Amino acid sequence: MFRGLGRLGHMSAPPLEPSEHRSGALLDHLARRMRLRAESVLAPLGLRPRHLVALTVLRAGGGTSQQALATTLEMDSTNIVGLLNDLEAKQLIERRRSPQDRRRHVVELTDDGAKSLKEAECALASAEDEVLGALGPAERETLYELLRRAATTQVTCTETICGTDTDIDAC
Amino acid sequence: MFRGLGRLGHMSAPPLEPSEHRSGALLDHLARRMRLRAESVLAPLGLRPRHLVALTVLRAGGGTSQQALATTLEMDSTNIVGLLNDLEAKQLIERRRSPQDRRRHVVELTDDGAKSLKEAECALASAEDEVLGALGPAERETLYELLRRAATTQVTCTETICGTDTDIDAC
DNA sequence: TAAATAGTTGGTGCTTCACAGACGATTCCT
DNA sequence: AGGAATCGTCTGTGAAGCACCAACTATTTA
Repeated sequence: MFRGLGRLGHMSAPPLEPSEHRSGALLDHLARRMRLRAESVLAPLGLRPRHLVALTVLRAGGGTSQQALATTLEMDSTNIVGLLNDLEAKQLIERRRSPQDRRRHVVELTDDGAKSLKEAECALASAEDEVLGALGPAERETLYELLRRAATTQVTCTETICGTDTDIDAC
Repeated sequence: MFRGLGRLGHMSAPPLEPSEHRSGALLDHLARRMRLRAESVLAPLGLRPRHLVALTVLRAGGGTSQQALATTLEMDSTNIVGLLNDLEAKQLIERRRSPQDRRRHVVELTDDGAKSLKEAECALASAEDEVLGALGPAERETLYELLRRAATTQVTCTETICGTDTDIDAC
């Protein structure tokens, strides 16, 4: 049943005052509302929300290998292939063989990809207006910055040993 | 193809400096990462992320009808039934006939439900630590507050006329 | 040379979900 | 009172996402 996700200890932040405010459900809810609208808006561009996520990660992370992508997106490698096929067919990304390790494909955003991503984001403005309507411009920027920082944090634990499974059920 | 979602004008915020930062993709990405962990954590409790979302909305919104729930969750009414059946079977919610309109079911969180929700949120702490590891406690609280405000904004447009369909494709 | 790794392909099965159709109960309109 | 609309429920259907498995090639590493 369990998905075998590496439980990473994250001992950097000692549990000082663990506020009971969990944003998980809210995150889920808002993401759903956003995705519903994004699908409609993105359909004319031949893109799906998932593609946008991949492109966004690609833009932020630069050229990465496919399995690195699979790690950060937390998707199965086999499903990454199809996703990248879509994007490559539209020439939004490029797969180059890595000179260092010719087994690797270095995935990179093309100029078209960057442009297309920008267009898509522009098209998403109205969707975001609906979902984040309660927030002012400055607040949205704050939200964006927080999300960006949380999202671009590498899950470095994938390769490390990470044997600290001290279950903290104190709460 | 289109989902018939009421485009709400939101003319309160004039387009002053529409930052090109779209949080849609980031929201999606983080929600996915969170949900993957939440499923594992919530499984022992017999709950799924969707249930948590419903419970959270219920706690925030008090007793609402099922179709009101369907509106705020933006789910099909028929699927709401099954969702509520699950929660009612666990006695986390209660369906009472509305005295005003006996067709309506007033859905309310039970004490067990509130308790269970709290437990679940507690169990999600570790998951949130992994996903939001890059953010400090204060930042997480800020994030929570922003998400909460965005999420609890009623989509009042459902019933109103909302005839302002001035498509803003300036961008 | 043998083993491990990166990517690809194809296939299977589970789960979610929107949507449609039908039904009983209830309310609203005239 | 009679008819239409609404709320909730049940059932089924079909599409899509996704994890997982197995096999294969190309390449690197021990």
